[in-house]
Amino acid sequence: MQKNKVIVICGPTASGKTALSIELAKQINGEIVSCDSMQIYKDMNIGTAKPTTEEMQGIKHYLIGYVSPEERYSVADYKKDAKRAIKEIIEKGKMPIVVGGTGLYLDSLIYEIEYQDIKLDEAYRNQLEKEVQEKGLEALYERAKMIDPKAIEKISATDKKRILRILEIYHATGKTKTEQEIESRKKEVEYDYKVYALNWDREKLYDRINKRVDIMIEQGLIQEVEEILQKYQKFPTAMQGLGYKEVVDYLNGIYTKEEMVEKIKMETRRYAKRQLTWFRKNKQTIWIDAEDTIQKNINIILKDI
RNA sequence: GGCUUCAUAGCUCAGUUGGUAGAGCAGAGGACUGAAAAUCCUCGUGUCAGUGGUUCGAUUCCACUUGAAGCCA
Repeated sequence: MQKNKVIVICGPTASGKTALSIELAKQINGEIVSCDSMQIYKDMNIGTAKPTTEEMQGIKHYLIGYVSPEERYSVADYKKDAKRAIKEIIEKGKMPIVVGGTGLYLDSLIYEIEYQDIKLDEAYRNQLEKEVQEKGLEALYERAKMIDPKAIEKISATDKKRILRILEIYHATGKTKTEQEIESRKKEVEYDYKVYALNWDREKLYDRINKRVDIMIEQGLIQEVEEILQKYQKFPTAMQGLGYKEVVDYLNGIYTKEEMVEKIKMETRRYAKRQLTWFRKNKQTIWIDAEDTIQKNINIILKDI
């Protein structure tokens, strides 16, 4: 049996994914599944550049603004939610279009990575964090090396996040990260993903990013952050969002307004660069020139479906 | 107009008691399996402002030129 096709449009931030995907959806009777680790949150609109209702032009979007910023969300949640959305769209007889810039989330779909049904052990993570404070990261690095020498080969001794993760996986499952990763890729990929990435001349992309940050400030990003801080008490992951943490620092008097704006622009440019590195790794990705017209790029995609 | 100081990487600046130079930031490349807009790794040749002089050798010393800042008229 032939697999159902799923269109994927990825690319760095500010590359024009939204406009292209909505126009494509209109032409092929599609619906959109967002692939963005920050647009999932409620009330975080300006800073995440969520498409507005007007921009959506009646095209249904899934996985946008449906999680409270107080909740912890991860790639495992995303995989589950996205698969459900894709299935729903196909059952309606429409074409699913996955759109976004979060490479880790995207890989969970296109490589059909399976995550065990376990929850993050908050207490254990806190304990590990405490140990880092007391004994230093070195000690945990050595312990992780004993447990999973192969996984440790791939990371640096200063990469705290990944060192802790090796320990957490072992603690929760009794398996090593290496074993876990082998098991996670046993399942056959369910859909025929057609992956397109938008490409820009670097200077032009950076220019777009800088301008977009200015627009976000004009649209009231600072006020949006103030409102979120009032409405919610804790932010296990949401406050990692670009533009949010910097505004918080500004509100706390760490930066002047100008410094904050420059910082957001710089960090967003770096983020775009990391996204490009990520997307370049996947050799089946078809790169399309974002400087061409939307219709020209849609025609390229239409040839494949 | 006179005097003083400065001119070195995209930016801010070290430095070379004369043997053609190095930090921070910016930037580039990469990694990435439950925080990922996160986290982490690697990468520094540039007419040392210009022209001439001294010297085996000048970015370094000297003169002049240009530009910038300050002080005095």
